[in-house]
Amino acid sequence: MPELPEVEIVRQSLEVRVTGLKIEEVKVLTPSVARSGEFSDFREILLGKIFRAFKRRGKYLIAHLSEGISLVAHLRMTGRWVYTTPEIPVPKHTHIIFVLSNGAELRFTDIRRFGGIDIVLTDFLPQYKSLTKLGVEPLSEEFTSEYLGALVKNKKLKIKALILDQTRLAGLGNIYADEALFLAGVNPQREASTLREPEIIQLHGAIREVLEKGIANKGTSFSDYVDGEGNRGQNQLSLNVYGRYGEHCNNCGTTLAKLKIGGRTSVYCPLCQNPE
DNA sequence: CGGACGGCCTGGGAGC
DNA sequence: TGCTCCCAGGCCGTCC
Repeated sequence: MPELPEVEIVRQSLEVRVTGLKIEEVKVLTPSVARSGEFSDFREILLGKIFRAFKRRGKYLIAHLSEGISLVAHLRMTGRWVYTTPEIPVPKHTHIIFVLSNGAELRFTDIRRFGGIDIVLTDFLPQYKSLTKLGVEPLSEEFTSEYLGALVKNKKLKIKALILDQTRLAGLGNIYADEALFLAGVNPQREASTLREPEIIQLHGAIREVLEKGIANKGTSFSDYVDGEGNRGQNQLSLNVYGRYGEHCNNCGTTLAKLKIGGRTSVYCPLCQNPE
């Protein structure tokens, strides 16, 4: 499932491959995924536009086009943006194909159709609802341990739920949240307000570390994720807890446990991540 | 108003 | 072998 590192890797590959190319044709195979908003026709508004830049905010991928038009996309669980050539067969569940001026194609595929592409005026992006609600970028300078300390202060909700909340911290999903908590030695069901200062400092460092490592490893391809050129990442090979329920802790050998927090499975080490 | 929870959606795996 | 059921979880809308 694409989280901050995966979206960042896709962004980087599209930036290299697609920037400067013109949209010669748009094939909308699944109209519900191509959301034109206030514009009447998805295809028509995009014809002839040029990809100028690829940005990321949290888990959102944002493409700036010429003439003040932007695309806002979210990969959700199974979304893929792949730059490829027309000779490569179009995979099942492909919803939108951009035919580019160099003859290549940019395809949006999403098995579960949770994701989609919105057309937004570039000037309107700062007010665009799904983006304005997002919290701090965890890899920005703004996100300090003091900032995390302020986030957890007086919060009764569980620390796992807090770091997954995109309005507080934008970019962590279930994989990197579990990994960061393990690395920090913090139990996922701890009430946020009970974290002591050393734990806050540990968790802050761990969040940045797991995200940076995820990017360095070109993303986690646990199930569906591939980068902008269809390649799998390597980070799944270095996960400590996610997807390892019942296996042994890499640190102490204890059998890893799991529980549900906010509807999501959390895997953790009952010894290294003490509930106190 | 913060937090919990169901709905969206399909493929894969477990169980029978 | 093939059927059914459940699980995976990011975000949004609804409800308390």
